[in-house]
Amino acid sequence: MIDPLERPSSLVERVVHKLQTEIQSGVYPANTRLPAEQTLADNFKVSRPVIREAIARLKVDQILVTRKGSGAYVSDNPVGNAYRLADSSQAGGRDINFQHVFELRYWAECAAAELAALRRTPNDLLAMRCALDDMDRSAGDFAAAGVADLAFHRAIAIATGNPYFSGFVDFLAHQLLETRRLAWENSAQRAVGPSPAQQEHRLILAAIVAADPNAAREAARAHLLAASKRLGLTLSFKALASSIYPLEQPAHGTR
Amino acid sequence: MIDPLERPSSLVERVVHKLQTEIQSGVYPANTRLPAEQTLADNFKVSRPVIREAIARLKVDQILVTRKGSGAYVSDNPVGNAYRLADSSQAGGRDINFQHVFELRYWAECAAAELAALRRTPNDLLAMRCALDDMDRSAGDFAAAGVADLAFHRAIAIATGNPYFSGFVDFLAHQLLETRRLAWENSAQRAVGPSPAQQEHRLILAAIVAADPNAAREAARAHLLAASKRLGLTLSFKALASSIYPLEQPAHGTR
DNA sequence: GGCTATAATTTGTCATGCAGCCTTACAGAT
DNA sequence: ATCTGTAAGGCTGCATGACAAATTATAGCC
Repeated sequence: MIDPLERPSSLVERVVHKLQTEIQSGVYPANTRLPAEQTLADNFKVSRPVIREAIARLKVDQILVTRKGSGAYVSDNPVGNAYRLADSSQAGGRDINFQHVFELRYWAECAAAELAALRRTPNDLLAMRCALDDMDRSAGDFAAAGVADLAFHRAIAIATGNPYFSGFVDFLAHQLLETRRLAWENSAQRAVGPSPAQQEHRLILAAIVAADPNAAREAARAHLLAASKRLGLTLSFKALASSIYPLEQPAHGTR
Repeated sequence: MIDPLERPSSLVERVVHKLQTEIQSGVYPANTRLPAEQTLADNFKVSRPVIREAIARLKVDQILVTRKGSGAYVSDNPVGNAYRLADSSQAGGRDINFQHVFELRYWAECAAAELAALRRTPNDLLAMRCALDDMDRSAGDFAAAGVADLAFHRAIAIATGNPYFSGFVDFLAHQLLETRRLAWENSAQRAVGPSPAQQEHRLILAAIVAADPNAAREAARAHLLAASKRLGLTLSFKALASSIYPLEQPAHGTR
């Protein structure tokens, strides 16, 4: 699974990296034209297809935009069009910090549960119930259970009525699944009998059915904290969790 | 600003779209090899460079991974490596829903403020104060004020200690700035004298200095709701805002 | 001066070739 | 019979060259 061999980065990757740094360092300011492909090819001592592919990669994230017959222009959006956890185009592409990503997912899922409790439609509730039933049915089949788990969380995210929200939650879930597939499956295997996650799931669903955003958030919070423990994470949520709702009136007008 | 001309999508875009749909529809399952570039070129009746560039685009998001001498393989992660608001490679590339994105940012910034109150370092506080001072100094210069505003929010995000969190907040802020630059500037121009946003900023900073996560969240919430009104958004936050802290004990054990 | 037509520049696409790497199959050795 | 080393073929990465299409600059004309 792990490739211990540090492969020499390809020509295209090196050109992409160099162009990116030159753009960010202000060599090519926003809304200016890049040199022609042939010129760049001569400067970098590579062929034009290499330059073309490098520019094509930058175009995907809209860091560059090209117009036929005119040239390649630097977008005025420095961060580009895409959000990534690990920049794969980067040399080395440092592996992602699982705990930090899980923390992000923690916030996203809590907020999604809260929003879902406010906006869920009957169809959304149906989808959640179906996912939970599927999870019950697939006891023993860890792969199927994982799919059902994903479907449940996705149903909640969709119930927010905000496609960007659901897309982001889905994105994070898949990224976590990808990077720690083994740990995930192990945690599922360790859970025999009626999964403890299932009970937590039903609490979330009940809160969403009741249209109680506060309870939904709390249930999602409990579920994700428990899940993090099952995954063997030592999250610094303890201080956080104890201070989310310190049961004191939020100071609205005070300064 | 708007191009009413529905331009014929380039060859590469069409190939990318077709490959994506074929991958998602299961024609090429995960972890299987794609046909050789020459074969694909013959099938699509295009040249090999077009196929190469299409594959290169899919490689950016790690939907495909290629091994020299072996071929292009479908990744087992269907959603890929990147989160996007609008899929620019998609035909048409429907424009993004500003309100929905702002809602996502609303949640992210509130969570960031809460986390920042828990983890901020003296350096983080210094950065926030510098940004606010810059904003004070640049009264009248709307561009500079916008930069300072971004810097303040970024400082909060960095203070979370979670690089993914700060990256995401930054990403959303830039996306919103990009799609509604005009509206943003208008709202800044409308605000004469001591900006109302600045007072809201100082409330957030005070809460973070006091290490009070609850107050920080509330201050961020108030700021973003006010900002949305300044931008002329009719967000459905009203129901949300009134129910975040309904002042009732969250029903923990109930079902 | 303003408008038009032409020329130069640049990207998009195509075709071809070769080197390096990977896979597979086969022959030989144990 | 199984294992090992080698050779052949296939594939991608990269290079070269060329042409079409679109834009931009330029020169000329009214």
